[in-house]
Amino acid sequence: MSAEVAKRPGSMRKKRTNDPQGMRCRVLDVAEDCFQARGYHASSLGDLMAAAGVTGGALHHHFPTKKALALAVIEERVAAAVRQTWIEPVRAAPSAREGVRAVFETLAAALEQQGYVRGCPLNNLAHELSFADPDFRIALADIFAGWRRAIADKVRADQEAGGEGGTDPDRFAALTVAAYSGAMSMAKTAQDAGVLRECLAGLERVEPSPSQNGPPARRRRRVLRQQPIR
Amino acid sequence: MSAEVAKRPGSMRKKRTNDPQGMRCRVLDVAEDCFQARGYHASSLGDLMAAAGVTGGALHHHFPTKKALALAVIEERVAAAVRQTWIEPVRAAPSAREGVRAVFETLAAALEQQGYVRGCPLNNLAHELSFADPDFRIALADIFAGWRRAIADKVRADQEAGGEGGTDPDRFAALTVAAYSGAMSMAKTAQDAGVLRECLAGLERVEPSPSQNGPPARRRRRVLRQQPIR
DNA sequence: CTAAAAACAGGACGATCACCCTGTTTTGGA
DNA sequence: TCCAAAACAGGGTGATCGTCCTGTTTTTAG
Repeated sequence: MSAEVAKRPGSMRKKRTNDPQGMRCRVLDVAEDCFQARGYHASSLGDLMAAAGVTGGALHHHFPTKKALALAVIEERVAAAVRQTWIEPVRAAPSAREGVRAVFETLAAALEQQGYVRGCPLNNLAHELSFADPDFRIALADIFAGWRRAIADKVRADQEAGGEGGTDPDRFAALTVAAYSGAMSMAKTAQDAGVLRECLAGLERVEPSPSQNGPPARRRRRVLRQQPIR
Repeated sequence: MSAEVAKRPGSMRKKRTNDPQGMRCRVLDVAEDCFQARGYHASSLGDLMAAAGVTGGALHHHFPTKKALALAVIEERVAAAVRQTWIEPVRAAPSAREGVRAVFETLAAALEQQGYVRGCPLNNLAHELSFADPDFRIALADIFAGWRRAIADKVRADQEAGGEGGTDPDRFAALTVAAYSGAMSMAKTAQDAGVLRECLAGLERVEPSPSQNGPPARRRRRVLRQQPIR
């Protein structure tokens, strides 16, 4: 592929500067990228070493096995990606629904101008690794759980602040994460981000809640439509 | 794993009975199972040969390459699984919404008593293969498209029959497929099918449409219940 | 300054893996 | 009946992969 990627400029011959953090980070960068693009099993350590400009010895020093490397990618990079792409924007949004909408639209727009769809980092690895290996599975499940919890907590916060009617927080969170994950799966397979917008449109019509809510409201006033049974 | 799987009883030594269809089917069975459980790249042809009781020559005769085998699994088995699990039940249901609900509940119940969650066959392969290889991608995208089309067509049929208000058929189909795919992804990662029920509950609150909506059953007798369109 | 530990280099090794090739047996049509 | 093609058997091969091992260089602690 691209000839020289890194290798540190190191002016002249000889002399080496140890930079364990930097090297570890470079390996993680390349591994994250390669695992997303080709998958875990289809990425060889030789590819990664070449792409990162790292020798076998160095790689083995920081990550004893390929599995350890992937686990680090999941726990450090994938978890961070979900946090930064989903959790923080939703927390910062004026409401859960608005946050979800903003994330969907931001992502869709980014993918459309990117020209290709690589899929959701979490789901990509989850599908390939979660059933075969318990360690991978648990690490990935934790990320899913944190993602859902963040959305559900936001709904609860909205409710305590007066907004958002009887929406079940956990149910809304599960559906949101599922809809996004599935939409990304389709977008990746079709190489078209349009389905993200379709799913968002559908999501926004979920249980518009008995209280406020602009144009698409009205009705929903019957007698006792939903018992507090939950 | 399990010692002897097949190998044809063949009473005594000598004598062979050619059964190209049967052998092809056995290979496909094993490949489908193995690809779902371990993934494409993690399944070696040696594993498949041993599990199916097939020699290298026979395997190579029916499927020249591993990719050809996977393509056959996708086009014949995965497509059939989606047809049988989703498309036919939804078509046969009294309405799109009821069909979707029935499929979700059937699947959730089956997974719960199965004890483990292997994930959606289509999504499993789509995540691992669709971005890296165009041939795989197109084959998988076609299945997704057929799945969505079947649901959308059912909604349209409901509308022409008088039921189902202003629900956008394509939007509803996209959200349904996405929610199911994503829910299965989470269920597989958490090894818990409960999230399927949560997502179904959320899905059923999508755009209940300006017309009817109440206890989920009853009704459906109106004037022209089901046109002979079939 | 010195010694030990950490960081890195680079090659070797055994184990697969997917594919191919050369035979042998079975089958169906002429 | 005969023969060509299909169906199947089974071993071989080159490539590749993940891991490990032996050195060398840099950093750090005392």
